Amino acid sequence: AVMILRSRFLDARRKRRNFSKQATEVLNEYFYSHLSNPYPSEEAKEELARKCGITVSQVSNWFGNKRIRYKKNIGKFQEEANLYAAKNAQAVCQTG
Amino acid sequence: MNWNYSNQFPSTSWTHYPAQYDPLDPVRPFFFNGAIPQSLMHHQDDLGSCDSRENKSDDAKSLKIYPWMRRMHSAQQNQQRPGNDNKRIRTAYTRHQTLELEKEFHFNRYLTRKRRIEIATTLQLSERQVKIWFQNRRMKWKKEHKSNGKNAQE
DNA sequence: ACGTGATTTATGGCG
DNA sequence: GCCGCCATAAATCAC
Repeated sequence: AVMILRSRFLDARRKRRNFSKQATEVLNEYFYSHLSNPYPSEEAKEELARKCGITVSQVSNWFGNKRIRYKKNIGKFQEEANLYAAKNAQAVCQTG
Repeated sequence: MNWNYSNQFPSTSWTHYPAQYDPLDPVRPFFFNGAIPQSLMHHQDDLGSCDSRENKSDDAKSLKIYPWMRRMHSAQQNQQRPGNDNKRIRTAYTRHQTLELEKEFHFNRYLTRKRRIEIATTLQLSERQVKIWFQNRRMKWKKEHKSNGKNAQE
């Protein structure tokens, strides 16, 4: 009984912290450069997790939240989308 | 509320879509409940070939509506009345229900058919709900114990 | 108040 | 055929 109460009141939501700006940057870059299908494979999740310094679970949470919130209000994310689109185009120009 | 945009769609300010087009239901979140407005189908032709397994950064243009953006499994009971939006209902189990389920899970992580019926009856849940609760609980347990299988918590 | 990361109900595919 | 695992959707919680 004690542990149930503990799980109810001491779950991870209590000590939530935002991800670092760089981590969010990396995740957004992936999201917007795969906007047609923003479902990273397990390996891609692992790599993103490494790059961001978070767990694979957290990467999954992030993409789940991002997808649902993006499609719930596409307009709200247009500015962000254009930003990362431009960023990505720049990267493409450099490599190509 | 049916979201048919078969006719016109303001291409100039479509970012403010919800406030203008859904005054009866401001909470109703999704833009595209299955149908993609014609005015927004810029490049729907290459949807099938966009695989994203091979090609990185295939689509940096944005402003396209892809299939994953459609709404899935909404509550489809009554979609006639305007007051009854088809927002999916997610019942929050009561403390008592959760407590009992948790107790049972502690006893054993898998349920026999008989036990499932008993629990469903006493907790006023469907068999399906009980089954799914246990499935989700198993997943949670797995997640909690995946990295530290040895370190006990209690 | 709102943004955001995490958790809780619920679905569907596949084995 | 049902049942469990799994990834995920959608709603909601909690900071």
